[in-house]
Amino acid sequence: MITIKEIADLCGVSRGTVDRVLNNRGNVKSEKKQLILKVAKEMNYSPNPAGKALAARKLKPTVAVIMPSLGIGFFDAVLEAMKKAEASYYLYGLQVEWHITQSYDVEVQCRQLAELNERVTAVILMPINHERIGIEIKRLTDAGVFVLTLNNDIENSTRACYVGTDYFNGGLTAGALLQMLNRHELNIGITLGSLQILGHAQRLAGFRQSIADNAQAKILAVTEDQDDEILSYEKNLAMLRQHPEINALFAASSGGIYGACRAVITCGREKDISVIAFDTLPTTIEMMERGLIQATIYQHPRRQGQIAMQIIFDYLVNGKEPEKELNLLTNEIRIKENISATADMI
Amino acid sequence: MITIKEIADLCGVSRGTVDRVLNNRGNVKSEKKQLILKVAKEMNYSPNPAGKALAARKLKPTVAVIMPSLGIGFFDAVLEAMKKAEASYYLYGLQVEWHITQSYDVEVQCRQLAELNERVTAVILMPINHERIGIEIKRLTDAGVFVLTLNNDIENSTRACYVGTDYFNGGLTAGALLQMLNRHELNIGITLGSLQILGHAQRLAGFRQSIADNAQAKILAVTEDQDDEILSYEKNLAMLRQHPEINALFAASSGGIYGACRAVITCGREKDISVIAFDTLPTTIEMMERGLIQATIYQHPRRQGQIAMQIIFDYLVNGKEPEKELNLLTNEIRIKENISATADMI
DNA sequence: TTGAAAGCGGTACCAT
DNA sequence: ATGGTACCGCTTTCAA
Repeated sequence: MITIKEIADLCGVSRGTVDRVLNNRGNVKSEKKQLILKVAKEMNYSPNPAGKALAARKLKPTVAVIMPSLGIGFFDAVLEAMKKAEASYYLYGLQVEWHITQSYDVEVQCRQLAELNERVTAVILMPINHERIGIEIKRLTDAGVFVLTLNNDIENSTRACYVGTDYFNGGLTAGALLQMLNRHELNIGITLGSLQILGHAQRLAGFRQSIADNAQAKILAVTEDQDDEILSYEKNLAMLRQHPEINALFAASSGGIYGACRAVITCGREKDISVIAFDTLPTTIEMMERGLIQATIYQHPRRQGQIAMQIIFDYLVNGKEPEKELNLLTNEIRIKENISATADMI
Repeated sequence: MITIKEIADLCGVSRGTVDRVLNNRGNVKSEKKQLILKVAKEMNYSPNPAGKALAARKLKPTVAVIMPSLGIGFFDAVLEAMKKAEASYYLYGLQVEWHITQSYDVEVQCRQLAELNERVTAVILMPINHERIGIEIKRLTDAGVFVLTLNNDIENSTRACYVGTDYFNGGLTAGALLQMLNRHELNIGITLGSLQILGHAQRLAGFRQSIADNAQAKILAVTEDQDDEILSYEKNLAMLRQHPEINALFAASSGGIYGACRAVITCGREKDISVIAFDTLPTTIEMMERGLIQATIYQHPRRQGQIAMQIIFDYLVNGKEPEKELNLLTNEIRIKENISATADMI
């Protein structure tokens, strides 16, 4: 555990000079610089995060959280974990600006990114997958802002890192599980939020791959429910009536699972349709207890929020670069026996 | 974000006095004490962890890790995560003393606990469930040492907290899953490490409960394999030969799963026996790819190690009491599609 | 180009 | 019983 002071002593210079070299602030004679760098490397210097954190207070490090997800159950859990992290990081002087909106609207998100307070040095963003958002991200990163995408990524952007799940794998896992649980002919109906949402499209692709080699399984219809329970209810009702031979439902939506289940019940098909869903909203758990949903894919919502905040904290307060660009959480399988809401609080 | 200095100014005393009050070091006149406590409460004072961490360096906070688990695959992952945490906490001056042994021996563990360096202020312990260990823990906690039990708990002890899984629920989940995946008559063989290990006994109890209401399912034999692959191979071979009607295997052992699978293969029963296992050792994954193991229960080994170290760090370095006494991780279900070793590194 | 010093929040020790 | 001060490691500012 070598410190800046020790390096300074070893090199016969002052702490200020060492600091200037290690943080590339210039104004140091080249030979001193080389010596300092050499010693620092040899001694395996790594700054003490506590010292950094204490000094960082004066800079009022600020992160903006931008999420177009107000009221969607899954994201409420993500947000809750982030708020909890905020409280503990508050003691270090980390400031959080919340921009939580309901609209999944490119225009709105562009404006949010464009109008950021200039004290903001980091952004946690659930991005809309659109070229214009990519341009705004580029502008921010060029200005030195640390941008982290959460839950959904955006293609070809300059963001520093991503925290979320592998959606393709989520679909693949759900599909494999559906077939393991139902070893008979499968006539599948699918409901998902929107194919415009990158993650949902990837889920569908993963699911398709999982049934590709199974001659007994086929997809009869795909419904887009816009993550809206009421719309989901209506559209799934229509789908089930149009395809009475459906005996399995892949509910890959973020906000339309309950509506889809209610549609199954309304049709009187509760006993002969198997449902695989995503996430563990209270209504989803209710439908699992009832036996309608066989299993659900858990995506660690709280952990997603927690990891995102921690990466920002480490970067802004402790001056630590993120270890990985892609922080992918595992898609877990939950049945009613291992839903365990309390354990997920960790 | 009020500080000690600000409280001191508000109360017209020095920082030292405030510090004495807030940390119960005595030697403060009662009226001043009351005033300081009142102001601290009103201003919602909470110490800055960075300041604490910086000051804690001088005390050389030291934790001892005692685990009788050398060479058991599952615990290697726990240890690996702890070593990684050690590296990052090292920068704060946290010292870790490792006591990793192979013997699951009460005598050895008692001696390890009795002979701890007196600079050790915290212990992470994978305890043997024996009265004598409880007595040693009591002695340590009385002396002010923070004791955390990891992966297995010990009954009626004075340890500060536990990090691990709910074994009963693990058995329950495994049992429910086995029945969901195999909707026919189930003649079940069970292999587990030892009924002397609290967790394994609890797993079995959970499993029994899961099949209690299923007239089609019954347990034909329970084998204790001592978490040893070779012994497991031999004993499972004997079990399978004695009970040729076994068509499902509950492999609840920590170190005998591969041996049990090999026994199934040797018997030529690979096609007609379904196996549910625990953890994701390389050999277990191999048997999943092969189709012999249908699913496995994942117990977050890395996360267990990580959380244990973090609780110790927060306590010793940041002076933060643990939030919860029981830190239970969820039993996750993994099939070959969502094994994803890389994601679990987070 | 460089050094010296103050300050971030908390703790510990010495002097009174 | 209380205040003052030095120190933990790092950053920043000011003076030279």
